[in-house]
Amino acid sequence: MASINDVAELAGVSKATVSRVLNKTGQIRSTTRERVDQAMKKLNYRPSPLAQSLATSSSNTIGLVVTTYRGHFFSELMAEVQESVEEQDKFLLVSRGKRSQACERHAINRLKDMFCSGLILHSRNLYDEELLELAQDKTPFVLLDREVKGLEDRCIVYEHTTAGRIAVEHLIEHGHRHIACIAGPLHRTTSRLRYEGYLQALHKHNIPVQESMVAEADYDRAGGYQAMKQLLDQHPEITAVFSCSEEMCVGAFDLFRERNLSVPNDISMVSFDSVSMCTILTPQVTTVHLPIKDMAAESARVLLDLMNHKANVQPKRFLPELRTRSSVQRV
Amino acid sequence: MASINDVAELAGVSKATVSRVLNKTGQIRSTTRERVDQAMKKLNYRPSPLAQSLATSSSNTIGLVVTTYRGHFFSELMAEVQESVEEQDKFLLVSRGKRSQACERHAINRLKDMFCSGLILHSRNLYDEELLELAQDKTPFVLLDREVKGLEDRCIVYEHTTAGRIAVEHLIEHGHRHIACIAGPLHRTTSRLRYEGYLQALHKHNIPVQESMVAEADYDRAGGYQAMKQLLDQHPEITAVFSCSEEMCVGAFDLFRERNLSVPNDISMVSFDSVSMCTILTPQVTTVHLPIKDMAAESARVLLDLMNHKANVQPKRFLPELRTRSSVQRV
DNA sequence: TTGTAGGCGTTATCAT
DNA sequence: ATGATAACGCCTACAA
Repeated sequence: MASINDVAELAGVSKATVSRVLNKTGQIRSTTRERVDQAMKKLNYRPSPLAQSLATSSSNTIGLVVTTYRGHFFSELMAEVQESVEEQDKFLLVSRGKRSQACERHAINRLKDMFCSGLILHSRNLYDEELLELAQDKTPFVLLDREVKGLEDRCIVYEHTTAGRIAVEHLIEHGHRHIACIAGPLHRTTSRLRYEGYLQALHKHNIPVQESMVAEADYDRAGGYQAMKQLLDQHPEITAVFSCSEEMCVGAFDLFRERNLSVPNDISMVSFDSVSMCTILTPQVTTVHLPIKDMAAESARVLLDLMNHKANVQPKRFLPELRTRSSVQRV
Repeated sequence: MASINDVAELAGVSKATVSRVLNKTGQIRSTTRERVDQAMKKLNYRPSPLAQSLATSSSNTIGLVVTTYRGHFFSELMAEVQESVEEQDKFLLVSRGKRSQACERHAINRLKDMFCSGLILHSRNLYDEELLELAQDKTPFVLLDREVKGLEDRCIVYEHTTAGRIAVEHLIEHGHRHIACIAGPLHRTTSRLRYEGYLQALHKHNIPVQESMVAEADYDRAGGYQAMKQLLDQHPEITAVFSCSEEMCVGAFDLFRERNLSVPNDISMVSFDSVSMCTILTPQVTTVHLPIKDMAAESARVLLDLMNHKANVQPKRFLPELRTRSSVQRV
């Protein structure tokens, strides 16, 4: 790879001059600029982003940390962020934090050490305190789908609890009393919030809560299938189910198919969704929608504003929305 | 951020020594090592990967370039690569090439310039020659789902044409003669190959090919819906459809639902798939499977072998496999 | 308008 | 066993 020295030599100037034409800084005679440009072209020169970053403690790169690549949810998230970031001529680097604190920290540090000029974090494992600490550094960041007090201007939040409540109340309004819940891993905040919504709805309508009407699964199809099986075996009286993710909903339907159970005749269903997977099912299922695309776009917007030191970047709060389809029947 | 100098100073040694304990190179008195370790801990020192790369022209990073983040296909691909790469304690950086040559080249160059020690490319836009040229550089890379002659040892290939042929022959064997094709963008190689398979099957069985029985779409759900509509409006005699992607298949089903058409009674369907989206549909649809997970894992394996200069890394060739389900009826 | 030189945080080669 | 010191490729005062 040709370096700035090679270019300087070929053009018969100093590397300072080359650097100047590269960064369009200072005044340069047009004839020299010409010569330098020629040389760069001839040598197929590309400045080393590494050296540049090292020298300037900066880069035109933005980092995105997700918890997993798996699932349609994250594709949408990444795609949207990429597009937003691209518009600003920034380069997006994405990395994964996995399910452990250590990995998440590692990914973030790595990106910071590469002088990413901003970070978008879908962080699930780091504690609030660590995030608060991170906010002391100069690298700006936003938190996607997470609420940390003290960092309100960097949090893109969605009201999971409200969402859960709305979903379950919809079922209740249709006369259901035996409502099961397929929950995500309850040690995760968002899962727990959705579950809280379920509880709130039941309480509000004086329906007793039974712990065995709740089954935890890992947000995936297989888990949804297992959870549904367990639920149904234990509680044949169930008339409705609230699923906390679309994949789990698909899994539940796998069981319905197997047992020849009909939705909504035998059982009603409301599910969370964010990428319309629930509309592939037959019948299409009623959902509370989590607008991941919009949230991703908003996170990019907020980050960019933060980076440009715009004042008052108040992130928008995202509210749940019920999308009524054909999976709920009055009982 | 504390630098190696700070550590050296605090420990009362030279930075050369710090570097040595960092890289476990050379001999160091255990007491000094101790002091250095203490200092590093105390300062919360992290070596700068940038400076390291600049100094060594290397890094423990692997780059992955995909054409888009959108779609379940790519999630699986990325997730799988991440896991394979992680096992080798490498850090994975992923970037996107978009749909233009320029973007793809940009992403690759960027990653190369960051001294990624290896690259996995899902390249669709670069010409063979450019790839051949790229192979001259020292950064090793593999090509995922692409075949370039001269680079056989770096290509993870899938037989798209065979796959298409198998799918369509399955339909033919069930008595179908009026078989439509929902194709991907035909300027893209893999789309074209699948389409070739369709043609081969028809020719082989002496079924005349009608151009208007083929509709192009952009591999997505909306496109599949539109294509199916156009096809059906123009050719009511169609009894079977071959879809070149699962998303498009879902789109076709959207139309079926709208028109109250029943699969497989009114129409039979065979589709490509790679992430089992076709099993969410009712009825579950028969598919030719593209094992993207396995291919991704294989690409990581081959790359790692390449990087370790293992001889004879002959990549495995992936063959299509028909997964019979309930969407095809004898006519 | 252009060149010189020091610095960014490492590694690596010589010395000692 | 450890310390100087010159790279690595670039930027940026400061000089000229």
